[in-house]
Amino acid sequence: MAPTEKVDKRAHILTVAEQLFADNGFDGTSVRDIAQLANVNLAMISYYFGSKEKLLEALIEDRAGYTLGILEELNKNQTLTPWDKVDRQVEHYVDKIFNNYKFHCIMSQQYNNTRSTEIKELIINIKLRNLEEIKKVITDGQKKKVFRKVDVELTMASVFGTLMQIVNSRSLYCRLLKVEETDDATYRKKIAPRIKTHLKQLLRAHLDIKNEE
Amino acid sequence: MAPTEKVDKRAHILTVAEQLFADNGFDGTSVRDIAQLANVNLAMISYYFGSKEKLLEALIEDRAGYTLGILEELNKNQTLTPWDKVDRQVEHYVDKIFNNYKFHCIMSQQYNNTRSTEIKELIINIKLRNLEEIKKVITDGQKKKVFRKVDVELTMASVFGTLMQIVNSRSLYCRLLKVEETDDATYRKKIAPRIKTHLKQLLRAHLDIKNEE
DNA sequence: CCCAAAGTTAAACAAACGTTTAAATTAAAC
DNA sequence: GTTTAATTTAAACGTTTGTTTAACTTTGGG
Repeated sequence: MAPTEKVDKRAHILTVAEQLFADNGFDGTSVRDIAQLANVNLAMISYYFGSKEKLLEALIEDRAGYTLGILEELNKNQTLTPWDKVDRQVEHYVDKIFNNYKFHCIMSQQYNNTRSTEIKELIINIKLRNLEEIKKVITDGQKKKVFRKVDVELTMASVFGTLMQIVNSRSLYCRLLKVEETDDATYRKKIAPRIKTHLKQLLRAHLDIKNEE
Repeated sequence: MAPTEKVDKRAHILTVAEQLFADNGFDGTSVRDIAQLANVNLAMISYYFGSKEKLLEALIEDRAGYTLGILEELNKNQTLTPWDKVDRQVEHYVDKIFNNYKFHCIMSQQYNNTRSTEIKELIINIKLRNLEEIKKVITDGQKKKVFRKVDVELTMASVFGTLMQIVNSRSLYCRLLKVEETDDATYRKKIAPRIKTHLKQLLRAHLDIKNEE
């Protein structure tokens, strides 16, 4: 085995598991599938993680920390106008979700189907923390009389929902958006800017206090 | 067995399978689970459907036809203004998806995880047909100079995505929207009107030609 | 009443599943 | 160099999986 691979076999298993879980689902992936694709012995998964379910927990915990920090930092910057903050959060969120869309596929699917209460709570808390950070931006803009009165929670659901639609149903939107289905990178390159523009335009109209009814 | 149950055992199996697939996923549900909850012999599922995967196909085909007709009818009504059509489609769509949210959960999850190309194509075609019908309403309003120029496909993704967020991540949004988590009916009663209001408001601002940049 | 078709059953099938074992190998500490 | 711990391995464990079998009961038409 090459020395570069040897460095962290645990991380390598996580990456392989992430891909398989995203493609075939948790129950649709066997530990033998993971072991084979990762080129490790079957027993190593129990050895490192204890069980298949613990492996999923480890995966979620590993990937979850990635986001929150950037969002919080964005909010602390007091010089930005509410509109600037919205634009930047859209930029950041679209990039982030495209970067680990496989993980977000797992989050969506596992949220619904897992029988483990711990995993479900884990996922809910991660999502809630992220949503709270976005919520601050909108309520802040409302206090400053820049944004109108809207349903804040459902506005977040619309932003997040738009994104999840695109990444979760890729080949559907490839056909709908008339983009040929190739690799991840080109899909992202073509779609990500378009989503950013759309979400900014959507939020600008939706939040603008001039559109108050 | 009561004569009412006897009427259509096949339909009963489909209903039970729909619930279990939605709750535990396709791979997370065994044919024995279905047989037990439906109170039928294990072999009856092969007898009626041929296989577990054929059962899923039968379920999708059975549930899919339900929607399209109403959407088409709505579009033919020429007396309605584009705004009326938007409002009515929102009303209809929200109600429809709440009515069979379990089925839509299965559609979302299976779209991503199935290894069967036929099922994937089946789901894509159902969704594309539905989306085409919505698209007509928006492009019609644009032709009549009532709606501004927007990204039509992504606007649909936003509407559909908002809804899927709410029905797919129920207990998350129960907590976020501060609604206690009880049965389906009360959840729907409290949330559905709120979603309708939000989506109409969102689309009104987003589509209005007066907000043209 | 009979008999072929449809429906239903318990039992069995091989394959795949997650996990464990106990022996073998490698690494690190002294 | 020896010893202890960590890593890796092939094999096996007992379940559960989807599906099939072959016998049994029910049904409806002639």
